[in-house]
Amino acid sequence: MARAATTSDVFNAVAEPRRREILIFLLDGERPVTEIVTRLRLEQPAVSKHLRVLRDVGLVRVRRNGRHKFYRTQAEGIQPLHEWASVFERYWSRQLLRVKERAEQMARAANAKTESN
Amino acid sequence: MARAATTSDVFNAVAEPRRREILIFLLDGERPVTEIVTRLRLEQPAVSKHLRVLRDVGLVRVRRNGRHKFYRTQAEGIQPLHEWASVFERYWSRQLLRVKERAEQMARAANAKTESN
DNA sequence: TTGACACATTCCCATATGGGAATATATTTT
DNA sequence: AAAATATATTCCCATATGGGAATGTGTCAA
Repeated sequence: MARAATTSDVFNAVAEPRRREILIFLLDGERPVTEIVTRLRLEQPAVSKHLRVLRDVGLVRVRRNGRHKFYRTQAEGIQPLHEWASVFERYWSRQLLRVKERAEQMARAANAKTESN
Repeated sequence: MARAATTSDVFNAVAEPRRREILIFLLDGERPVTEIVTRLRLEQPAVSKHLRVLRDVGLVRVRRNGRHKFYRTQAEGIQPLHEWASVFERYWSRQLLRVKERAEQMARAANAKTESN
């Protein structure tokens, strides 16, 4: 078995850096493909392919207007990713707390020593 | 150019479902490789390979004890992913707000109509 | 020293990739 | 209808993958 398809889920779709750029770019409002091409300095076919992947996993929406197609980010699609990452949050904050407490304890110890001198 | 290496960043490392399982499993404390193998029902070489990728991107730490190696999740490594996903949060909550407001407005309208009858 | 055990690495393979070039499709303009 | 514009798809290719099987390496026990 090879690697999972980029369209298999949000995690795989977002693994590609260009697609992450596109998602950020399309976050504030819909944009035609041409604009993505010029702003992100990618080839048009490349952009279309990335948009295809993003569409397949529900991370962008399209609206057609004449010969233009306006894409925009479907932010809700990122939720599974965010929720999964959130599970780890309490663990790293717990770690940060430990580091902080240790630092404070060392500070107190240093203080006490200074005062006793 | 082919797809980016799984070790190129956290996004790529976490694109693989088995690796996500391993990270969750190793979140509550260090475990020897054998335990990962039996609990997640994977072949031992597969687990070692996944752990290698996770180590390379700083998502797990190892401690050796005799012939055992104890792995545990390095939760901080998920931060970049979490922060990136957080950018989208306000957008989908904004969308949810719109949906909610529309629902309430419709409810009020339905109410008014009922009262006028 | 010789096994036995715990892990890691290597080799092979089917598969999916992303880029580039070329081509196809849809729509508007002339 | 023909040309132009906007976007999508197809084909080719170098590359990385994840699984399986086999093998390598390090450590402990007899």
